[in-house]
Amino acid sequence: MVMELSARSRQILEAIVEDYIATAEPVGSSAVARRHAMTLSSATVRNVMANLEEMGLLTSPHTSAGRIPTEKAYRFYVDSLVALRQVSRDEKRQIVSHCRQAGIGMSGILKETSRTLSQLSNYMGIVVAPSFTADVFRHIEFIRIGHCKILAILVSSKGALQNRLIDTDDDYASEELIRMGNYLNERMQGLTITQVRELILEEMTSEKARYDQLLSRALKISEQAVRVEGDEIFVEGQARILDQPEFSDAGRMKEIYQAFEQKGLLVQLLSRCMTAEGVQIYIGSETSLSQSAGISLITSRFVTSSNTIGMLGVIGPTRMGYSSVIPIVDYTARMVSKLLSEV
Amino acid sequence: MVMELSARSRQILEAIVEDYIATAEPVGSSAVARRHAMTLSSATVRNVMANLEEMGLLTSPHTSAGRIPTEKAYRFYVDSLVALRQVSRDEKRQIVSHCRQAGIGMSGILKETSRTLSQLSNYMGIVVAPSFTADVFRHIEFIRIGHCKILAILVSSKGALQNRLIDTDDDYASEELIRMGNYLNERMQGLTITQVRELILEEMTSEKARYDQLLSRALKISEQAVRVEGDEIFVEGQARILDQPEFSDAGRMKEIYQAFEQKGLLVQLLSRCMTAEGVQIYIGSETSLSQSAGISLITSRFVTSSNTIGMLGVIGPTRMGYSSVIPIVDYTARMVSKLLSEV
DNA sequence: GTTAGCACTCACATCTGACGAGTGCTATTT
DNA sequence: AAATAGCACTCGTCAGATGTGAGTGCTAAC
Repeated sequence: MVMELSARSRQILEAIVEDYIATAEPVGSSAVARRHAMTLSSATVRNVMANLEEMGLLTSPHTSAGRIPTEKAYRFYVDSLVALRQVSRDEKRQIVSHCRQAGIGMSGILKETSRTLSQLSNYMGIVVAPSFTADVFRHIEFIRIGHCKILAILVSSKGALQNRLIDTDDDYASEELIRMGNYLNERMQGLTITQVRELILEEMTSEKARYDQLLSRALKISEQAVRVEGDEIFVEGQARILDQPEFSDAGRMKEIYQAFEQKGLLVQLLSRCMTAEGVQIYIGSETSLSQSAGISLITSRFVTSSNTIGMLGVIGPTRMGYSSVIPIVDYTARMVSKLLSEV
Repeated sequence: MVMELSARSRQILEAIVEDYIATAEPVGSSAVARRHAMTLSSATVRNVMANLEEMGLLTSPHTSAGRIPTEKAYRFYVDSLVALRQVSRDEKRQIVSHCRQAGIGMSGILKETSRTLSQLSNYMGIVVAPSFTADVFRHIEFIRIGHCKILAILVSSKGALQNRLIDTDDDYASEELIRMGNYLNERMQGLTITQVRELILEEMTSEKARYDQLLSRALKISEQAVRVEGDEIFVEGQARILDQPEFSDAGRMKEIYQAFEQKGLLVQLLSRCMTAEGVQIYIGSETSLSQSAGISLITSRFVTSSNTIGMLGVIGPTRMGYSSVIPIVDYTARMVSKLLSEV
């Protein structure tokens, strides 16, 4: 939406948003005039503020209080006003060193990342590990590694792989396993992992499988191999939400916590952002969390060496320090991508 | 501690504890007399209550309020008064069916269990997956499964195993891997997994490893193989804490959440309970959580098919529904043990 | 030993009025 | 015409005053 606002109005709006972000108190006309050393009197500011209110950018909680920004105002602020801070040397150091100290496993790195995000932003850090259920199936292989023990290796078209140790009831000969692999590799070409799984489940109940013992056993093992564990998701710093004065009352908070306990909800929320590159910002109702009143979300995606995509970001109040959090999220996403592609 | 209390005093104490658990309000003498249909007047009850207060079992928040039980009273209640409820048919059904629907992986089962615990108790459910770092090392084996890809299988004396796929810089021949395995199996006999890891790290920096390239490479791979991921811990139902009126103020709650965010703290807390069998109960300061004011913990341990031990339980306010939660925790631990030993 | 009665305490809710931050309007200045 | 000073008005907040009632401890009677 294009806003035609005079330079002065924009400046005042910016001042109000930033003041409110800093203090969480409705800001009055004189505060703006004073704190921003403008050459304007409070009365003038008042007139401008009345305008802004009319345009839906400000509201007053009651007649004799200052004004607070609406979601629309935050949107406008983020889109055209905010002066992004640089990520400080120290913050960069923290991001990188925390990642490194986590050791190898991707889980470790991501977990540490969510903690870092939370620490640097003072809000809630969140990271969703890449999942490859949507990737296209490329190759599966079964390797016998002991009595009744099979290793299944599943490769996606993007090169991501998942391996799984399977205990079976019977012992399988290596040749049989190879035949099984060939069968699957032929049949499942071009499907996504999710589709492969569905197809296998379907065939397991089919007529043919009921009479073909070999097939039936093969399917049973394959099913285990393509079973994908639920999306890994790391949330850190939930307690920091309690620092925010707007959530200091118990009822509000409970809503929010309950919402977040459904991690599925978060995944859903974040996977929406997967498609776009760069930092994405969702303000208040834009998050489409039902209980979202007053919640904002800043995310960016990262990529792994195998080109799978994950999301990381920060959840905080609408009244969030956008100018510093946006660059942090951006930088962190870049660093995580870099780090994961090195592995 | 042996308490000599008349039957009447015990009855009254029980009534007070249960009333307080139900209402979270200080209970007065008349409430006891009325609600428990005793043949006593409130005045008599008052005398008894005065006694109980003297013995350190009750306190009054202020002169003209009812009385509330002290930790000591809860302890006494749990030890000798509480009438444990039966686990209802429906609850049993829920526990079992939730476990089963979670599918195979242990993680899945345990996660679902923590959720069930939370649902049934209406407090916070918590499960710590068994870790085998304390187990004794028995056997390690490296299998080459592809170019620069090795599968390491680590077996503990209790039969628990961990497998890990390792990407290496160089390609290793199968014979070399076998030699490496033999070397380790010989040297590490009788040590715990933790000790094995320490020994390997130590040797990596030793003189010998610096000049013996083969050894150095072997150690590097072994180190990855015995690296154990942090204890898995599942916490569910954190939001339910907010239901408890005693935590409805923001400051209290923040403390608690911050305490729980250090999952390490929880692990430490729970691993203390590992040694004893059966249901363990920690009331208030007995939990030795510094911020524990008003927190109680009911846990029990469970065992897997490989004899490793995990913990599960419920965290709630001291003012917890012991009579129903204790049996639930007990039953759940039994069921999880049974389920995991079937796998 | 039990109970009724009574004076006493104290948290809590409700009311009140003073205060002040902030507004909108209007008349005045630039 | 835009900016400002002045002023009356609104309304939330805070502090003190007051009443209410639940609950107690004590004493005297049963």
